[in-house]
Amino acid sequence: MGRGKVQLKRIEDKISRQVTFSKRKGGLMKKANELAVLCDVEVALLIFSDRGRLYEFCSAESLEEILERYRIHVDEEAAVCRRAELEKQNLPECTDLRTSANPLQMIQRHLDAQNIEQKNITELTELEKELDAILRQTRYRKTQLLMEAAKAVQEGEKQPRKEKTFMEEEVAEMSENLDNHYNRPLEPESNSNSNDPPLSPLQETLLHLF
Amino acid sequence: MGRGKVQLKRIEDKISRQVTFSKRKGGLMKKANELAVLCDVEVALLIFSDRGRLYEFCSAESLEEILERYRIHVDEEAAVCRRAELEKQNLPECTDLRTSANPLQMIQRHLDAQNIEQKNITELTELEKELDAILRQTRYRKTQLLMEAAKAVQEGEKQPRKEKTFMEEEVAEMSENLDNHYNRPLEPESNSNSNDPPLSPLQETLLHLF
DNA sequence: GAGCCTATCTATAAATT
DNA sequence: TAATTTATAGATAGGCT
Repeated sequence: MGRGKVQLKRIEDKISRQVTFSKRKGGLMKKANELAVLCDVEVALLIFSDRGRLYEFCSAESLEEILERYRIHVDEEAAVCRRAELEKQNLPECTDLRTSANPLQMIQRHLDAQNIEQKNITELTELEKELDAILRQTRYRKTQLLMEAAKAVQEGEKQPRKEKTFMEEEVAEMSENLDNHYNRPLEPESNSNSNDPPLSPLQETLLHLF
Repeated sequence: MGRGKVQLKRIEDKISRQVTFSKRKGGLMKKANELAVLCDVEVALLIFSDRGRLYEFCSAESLEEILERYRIHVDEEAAVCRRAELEKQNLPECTDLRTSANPLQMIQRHLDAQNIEQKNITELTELEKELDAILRQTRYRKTQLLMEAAKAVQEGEKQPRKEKTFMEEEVAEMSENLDNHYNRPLEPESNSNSNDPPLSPLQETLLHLF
């Protein structure tokens, strides 16, 4: 586009590379937003500039939401072949962690084993997979609890006043932490769906969770 | 573009929404690749179609690589305010997990505590953060080990032949697992940098790791 | 659905202020 | 250094196969 045909290779001139980056980044984010809106799909876009600065766009409430969806997607595809793989290797302790009653027991086995510094690559890979699964379950459980708390608060459930207040405080606190965690400043052209109706703080909290 | 000006809202006709999705998805991925190449930056793009199918582009060796970079970026920004937050709440057990000598000890405390089902939201949030940090450390340690193994294999280190063979096997096995894990089929238009010089299996393994 | 066509709209490279 | 302008390359909507 523009005055000359573009060669698909790194722009060597630093200035024009920077200018092109700025322009095309804006264009790409605009297009990503258009795709999301026109076709009603979920889009996430991450860009790290050469100086390590992060620019992001996402069509959902939070990028974490889409990344978690991605992770679940990958998990589901990997789960079958992973389990087959491990059964082939005759490792009977491999169970579906997502349905396990007590995830902390999953870690216990590894605590009984040697220090992490002495583990080999295969063992570390197993540890990694289990930790990842447990982490996801922890997040899921947290969501459930927050949902319950939210429901209780909104419905004015008949419970001791003191307990109810505690839940409200906890939810509000979560909201603050999450804001710090996820809502980093975006580029001006980030198209952050500012025409949506405003959400209640509670809705916001729940939607931002993952 | 095209025969009529486009309105930025969901295309109601299902057929043309699908057609537009297919066309624009290709266009967006092409532009993402152009931005990455021209400006020498890292780009990741995730799209979930309305039927839940995943399409992805990334400029790096693997999407996981960029997602891990994102996670580290978020962590670094959150770390300071998180530690301040926790100190404010007078929780002395909060230390920098990334420099801790033995990450398994981090989990031990939580094992001594109640079952995960009985934890409250705040406790679960703490558990989540620690698991996340431990997971990252596990991955880091695994990378280190792989690097060592790779170096040993490539330099033909003077060590018992048996041990060396074991390492080679382990690295090759990792490579297989990672291929299953990460290299899902992409769209034909995914621009997967096919003009790069081929990597050795070992390089491939290391680059795919995260 | 996947391609091809082409009129038209958009993005943007280079120039300019 | 950033905003604005302009000429042109590129993307794509709608039609057709």
